[in-house]
Amino acid sequence: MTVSPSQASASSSSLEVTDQTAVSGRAVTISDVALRAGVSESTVSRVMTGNHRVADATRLRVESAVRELNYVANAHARALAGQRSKLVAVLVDDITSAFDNRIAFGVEQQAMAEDRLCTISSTYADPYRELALIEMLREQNADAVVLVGGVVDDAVYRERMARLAHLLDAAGSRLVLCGRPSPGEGLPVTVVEYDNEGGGFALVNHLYGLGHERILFLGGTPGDTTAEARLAGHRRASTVLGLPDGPDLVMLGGVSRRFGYERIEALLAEGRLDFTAVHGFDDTVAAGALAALRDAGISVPRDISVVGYDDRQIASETSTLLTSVHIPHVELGRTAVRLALHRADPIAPAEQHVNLSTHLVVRESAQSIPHRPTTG
Amino acid sequence: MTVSPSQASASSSSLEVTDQTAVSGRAVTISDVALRAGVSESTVSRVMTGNHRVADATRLRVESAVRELNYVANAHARALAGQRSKLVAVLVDDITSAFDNRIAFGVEQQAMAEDRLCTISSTYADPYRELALIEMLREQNADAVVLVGGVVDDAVYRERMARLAHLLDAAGSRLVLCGRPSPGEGLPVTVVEYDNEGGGFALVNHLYGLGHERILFLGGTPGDTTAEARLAGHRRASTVLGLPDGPDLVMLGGVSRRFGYERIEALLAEGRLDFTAVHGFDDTVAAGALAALRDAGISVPRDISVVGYDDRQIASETSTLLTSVHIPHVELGRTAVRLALHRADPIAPAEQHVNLSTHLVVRESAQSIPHRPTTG
DNA sequence: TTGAAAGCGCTAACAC
DNA sequence: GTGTTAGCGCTTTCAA
Repeated sequence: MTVSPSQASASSSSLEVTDQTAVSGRAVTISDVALRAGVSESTVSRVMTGNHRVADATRLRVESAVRELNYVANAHARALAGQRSKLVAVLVDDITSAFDNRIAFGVEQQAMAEDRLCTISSTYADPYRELALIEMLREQNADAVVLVGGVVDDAVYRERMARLAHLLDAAGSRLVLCGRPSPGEGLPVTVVEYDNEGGGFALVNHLYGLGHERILFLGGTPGDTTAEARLAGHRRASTVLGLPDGPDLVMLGGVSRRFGYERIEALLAEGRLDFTAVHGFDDTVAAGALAALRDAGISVPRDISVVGYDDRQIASETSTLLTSVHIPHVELGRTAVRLALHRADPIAPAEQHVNLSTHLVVRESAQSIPHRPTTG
Repeated sequence: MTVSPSQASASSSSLEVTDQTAVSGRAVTISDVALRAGVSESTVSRVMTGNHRVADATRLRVESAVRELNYVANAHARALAGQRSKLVAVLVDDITSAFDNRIAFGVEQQAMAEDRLCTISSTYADPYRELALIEMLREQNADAVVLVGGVVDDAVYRERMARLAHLLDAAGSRLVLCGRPSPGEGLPVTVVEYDNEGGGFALVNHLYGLGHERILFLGGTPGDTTAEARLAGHRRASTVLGLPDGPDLVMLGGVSRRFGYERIEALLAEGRLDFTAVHGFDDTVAAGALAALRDAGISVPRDISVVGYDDRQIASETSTLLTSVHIPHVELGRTAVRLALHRADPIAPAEQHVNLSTHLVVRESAQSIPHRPTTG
């Protein structure tokens, strides 16, 4: 069994305080180790990388020198001399969002499993900031750069991604798009999506099975691929099942709890309660809707059913537990890294594409309707 | 005005698709740029770093060559040749926790402002994982390594941190402890704390002002510095104000919503409702307590008051808005980076120490008690 | 199995 | 102002 250098040093250096560490200032280098072990630098290098045969006795001498000096290889020198950089990067809109940080968590887990360092950065959905970050990552020769989250899929997006893909490819990095669409065929890019369309379909189908026919789709950013896909699933189900569909049953425009609350509040104020179920864009919007209904004295799920999307923590903490669609966030992140790092031929710029499935999680917030709510 | 290289390249390379990028494979190097601009590598280097005078005409030639070739400096070569690494790292227990990711967010913001890349990693409070990560960061010559979150402050902790401080110092990195105590005097370490003791005091004082005397402290990990400090503030206030205090009014043992819920549920089942207010270790525990009381038909704040700590998102989303203590999470993260990067003398291993203040945020969940709740 | 030597891409004296 | 030269710490041929 070969063991990577940092694994070796991590496990060999115990947590006890037993150092003969170098004094503050100049760091310990490979030549210090070579000197102490009485071998050449090449031999130390061979022991550290573990990719060459070294006599057992020699190896042991080197290993103790490493331990005694607290030596770690300089990652920059190593990267410069041709090795890869051991760095995986993930760019999210906002690390404090639950959606983003679950995916980042998966990326980080897999990066760690593959003995890579992981950098997580927020772009605030600002293309200039995104580009600035990618420049830095290009400088670092990151192994993989994972971009997370829905986008508006237009020509500008496709061209920007195509350009990034080539730029990163030239620097030896792999671009991974996670939860966003492929920018086109034949690019050196890895795409990991999850099934928004299918989830949207499943929710409507579930509500239909409970007897609902007029279902309000609430929330989402117009044009955003995530919102569009969930809505597309909603619409396909409506068509297949013969449910009414129309502009009055679709309200896009926001993704916040507040948006959900205020829209429902407004509808109630206008007396436009001509639906029996709310299909929230995500759990956050659904939670807002839930609160608005509760505050108006309308019982969920007795009078109105509500469903969400994401299966976030919040779905199991609302007063009425939320029926939702589970997204395999962590698995998305892990898959992104796994695919990017293990391409059949790391040189050939082949495209990779997977679409992870989602599934319905039935809780309390959607039930059959024994009677229509009293609206007036 | 001098502009750093990555700022320069970020702003100069537009978002349009106008590349004559190198083909997949060998990356563009400084000598390619030098060749194209008809100057020496040194001159290109001077333009890139901006720390030497270069004739305007020459600079312009170099800049266009850079743009045309999509050149970015290799960070490893640069770091190796003596520059710092432009990398700031933050290690948290769990990036999906709201507490951790708010602080990480601050670290990231400040790192970006200082033109540094930021890596965020989770340790799951595992010392071995922490050490393994620090080894990797040592390899990377990170400018700063920020450790976040409460710990058990014992001899083992102090020795471990002292060792890390020296190890990182020797590699030219700065260790920053954020929200955890100093491991001792004279170490090359930066400590950024926030006032847990004061916050604990303020909450009890606030409840006292509302007429509460028997206040239950609920939640927290025994031995953890964060829990100990909040409890210490609670106790100091009790002493100063002459309130009852005793083992039956302190229940440590968990930090989850579930813990808060189940303990209150159990107390109710046993009929031990001999307090008028619950001082939650944090908002999560308080939210659990709130839910348990609500489910038992006890009104908050009419019958019982509840307060939390952290001023997390959840505090303003519970059915009864939570009175809490605001922690300046983002500011903590920013301060950590700012201090670490701007030491008076980056060579001298002086200790730095600040303690950011917290403040009370009064919402609805604590009110005066007109009457005792009916327990039987 | 080991050592010597070249070079990765860049910066920083040092000359001119 | 600009070019030349010598490394930074490591890996990796190529010999021995």
